[in-house]
Formats: sequence, C-alpha cells, structure tokens
Amino acid sequence: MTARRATRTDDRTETIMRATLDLAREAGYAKLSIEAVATRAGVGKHTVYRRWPSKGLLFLDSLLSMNEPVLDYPDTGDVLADLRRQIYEAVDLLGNPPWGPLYQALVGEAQHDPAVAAGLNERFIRPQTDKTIARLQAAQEQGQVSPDFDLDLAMEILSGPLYFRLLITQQPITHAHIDGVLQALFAGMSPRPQTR
Amino acid sequence: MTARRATRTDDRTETIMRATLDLAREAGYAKLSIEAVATRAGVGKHTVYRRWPSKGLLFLDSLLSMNEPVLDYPDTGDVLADLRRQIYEAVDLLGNPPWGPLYQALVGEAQHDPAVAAGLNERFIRPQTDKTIARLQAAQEQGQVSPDFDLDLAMEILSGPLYFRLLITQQPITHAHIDGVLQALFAGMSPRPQTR
DNA sequence: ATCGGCACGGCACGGATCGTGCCGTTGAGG
DNA sequence: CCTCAACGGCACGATCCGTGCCGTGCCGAT
Repeated sequence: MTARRATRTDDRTETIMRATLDLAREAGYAKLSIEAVATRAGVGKHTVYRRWPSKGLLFLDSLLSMNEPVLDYPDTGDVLADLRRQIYEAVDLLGNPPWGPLYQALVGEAQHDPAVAAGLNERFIRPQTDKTIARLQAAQEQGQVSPDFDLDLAMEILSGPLYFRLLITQQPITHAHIDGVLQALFAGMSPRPQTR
Repeated sequence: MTARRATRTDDRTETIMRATLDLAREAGYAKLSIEAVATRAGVGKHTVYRRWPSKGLLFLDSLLSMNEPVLDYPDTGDVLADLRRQIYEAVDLLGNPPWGPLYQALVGEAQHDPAVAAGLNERFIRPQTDKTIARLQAAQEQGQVSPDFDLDLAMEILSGPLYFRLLITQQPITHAHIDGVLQALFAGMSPRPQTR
C-alpha cells in the first residue's frame, strides 16, 4: 500500500467534487447538503467552505469539471450538418441521464442564486453561444445564411426550444425534435426561400 | 363595525397567499419560509400545512391566483398580429417586475420539486399552449400557416427563446425581441416562402 | 338556550442543516 | 529538524422543518 489514506498530496478539491456528483446522482440535488458532501468525501466542513462559498457554486464547479472539454464545432462546409451534429452531442450529454437531471437542477439553482446564474452564463452558456455564433457567421459569409439575419436570435431559437422541453414541459429531447427545430429555423434563414 | 376582527367568515386561504406574495416580493423567494408566511399572515403553521403540502405548491397557488384570468386569444384573422399581441401581454406580465422574478423563481422551484413542475404544467403551461395551438390551427386552416407544419413545434419555438432569456441569460425580453422571434418563425412557416 | 365539533392561534418539541469557532494533528517546505 | 498552514473532528447557536398538544371561539344541530 503506497497510501495509508486515500489522500496525501492528493488534492481534496477533486475528491469533494466527486463526492458532490455521487451524492447528487444517488439522492438528487434537492437532498444534497454540504454536511453530507463533507462526510462522504471524508473531509471537514471547513475544507469545503474554504473552497466554495455556497452549495450552488460547488455544484456548478463539480458539473463543469466533469465536462470541461466541450466539443468544438466541426466545419465541414455544411452548416446544417455541423449544427445538427454539435447539438446532438450536447443534448445527448446534458439532456439525458445521468447528466440531464443534474444540469436541470443546476439551472433551477441558478434561479435562486445569482452567483450560480452568473457563473453558469460566463463559464458554460456564453462560450457555447460564442462557438455557435462563430460557426453561423462563417456560414453567413459563405451565403448559407441570410446576410441580415440576427445570429444571436438564431442561437436563441436553436437553444430555446430545447431548454423549454428540459425545464418546462420536461419532455425528452429526441434527435427528431432537434431536426424539427433546425428545419424550422433554416426554412426562414435560407437566403433562397425555396428549401427544396 | 361589522367586523370586530378582520377575519370571521373570511377565508384564511387568501390571507396566506397574499402574505406569501408580499414576503416573496420583499425578500425574494429564496428567503421565503412557511414560518415567516404564517407569522406574517397572523395564522398558525398548521393552518398553512392543512392547505398546502409544501412551500412550492403554496407559492404556485399564490402566483396563479393573482393571474388566473389569463387573457384569451383574439382572432382578428391576422395570425401574426394576434400572436404578437398575446405574447406582448404575457411577457409584459410574467417577464418583468414585479411578477417576472417571482415567475422565474417558480420555474426554478419546479426543477427541484416534481409536484410543482406538474402543477405548473397542468395549470398554466398546458392551457396557454392549448390556446396558442388552437389559434395556430385556425390560421393553418385558413392557409396562413404551412399545412404540414408541426404546431407543437411552433409553440416551442415561440416560447423557448423567451424562456431562454428569462431563465438562462436573464436578459430583458423586449417587444423587439418578440418581433424577431415571430418574424423568424413565420418566414419559415409561410406557405408562400416570399414574405414581402 | 344549550351543546358538540372543528378549525383556529400559540407554544413547544425533536430533527436536520447551516456557517463558524476551537481543538490537536499532520505533512510539505525551508 | 522545525515551522506553519491546512486539515479532520467536534461542538455550538441559529434557523427552519413538520408535528403534537392545549385552550379558545365560532358554527350548525338539537
């Protein structure tokens, strides 16, 4: 045994975040408490509070740390195909178990804690939005998207319906649904109104 | 004095809901507690628990009771104008103070409490959705909407971007933004692709 | 006029969790 | 080998939960 305890130089930060996600998946975010996280991680409560000021930000960090390497947009020249592929992957990850319910809870927490809302926006939403808009802009310059179309609006029309399903109606988000959104959006975005 | 006390036949239910909304607006939903509501309403905690099983459902009832008379859709023959007018009113009410932040908190609570999510859907979202889809269907039959367009999807594309702003980016929802969504949606929905 | 039932307000309770303070220990760098 | 910051463990007051009990007052039925 090289390690009497699991710790040592070992960074507690990662241990705590892992315990957070484990507990959240087992009992749900609603029943998550910092006391339980500290106990599960085998650390004192101080060690948690020294790193995170609130349960929400701990949870935000924990979730993002597991999925930091967000996939970059491919650029095959076909915007619609690139968007579809990218959204498929994002939804498969964040719209379904095991991460779906946790991401849902995170957004819920953001409605109560402004710090979580700000962190979620700056560290996840905005970067994703920027990548999508960059890809759309490339398409716009290539004439695949109407030149005067507001790309921020396009981004919202792409994301909004998915979040609506995730947060409001809580219906599953299928690939067919994504296809429908893309089709509806592009039928209005195409510079040549005739789609077929 | 016809009433020695403010109460009597007077229903406590309304008093409690009013106290709930008052406290939520003063200190925010996050700091709302049933103890505080009971104290503020001048009733015992039992009187609250006898009526509502959880804070979330109390809050749901309180919010909906203040805005039950949801406006019906006009049908002037012009779908786009009718939709715009209806969405303007809904967003002016639920997307701005004083109700905006509270509605936002309600949706957040729905992410933690399945009973709130179910109640919100059945008592507010679904009725609104049904009305919108009925109006869209009338338009579809009159040829103002492409005959094969999925109206549920249309509803999601109308609502999604607004909820995305309310819940995720937390940007204000302006009339101009609503116009943009409507324009984008209809440019793809119109049977004749040429909009102008 | 009297009575019984029921919802009520007030109070108290055990339990959970919060965020903080105080111990004695431990391990890494000097 | 020594120092010191971070640590685990424990305890604390505070808040809120959901429930139990008590005495009161209003109501309809008798």
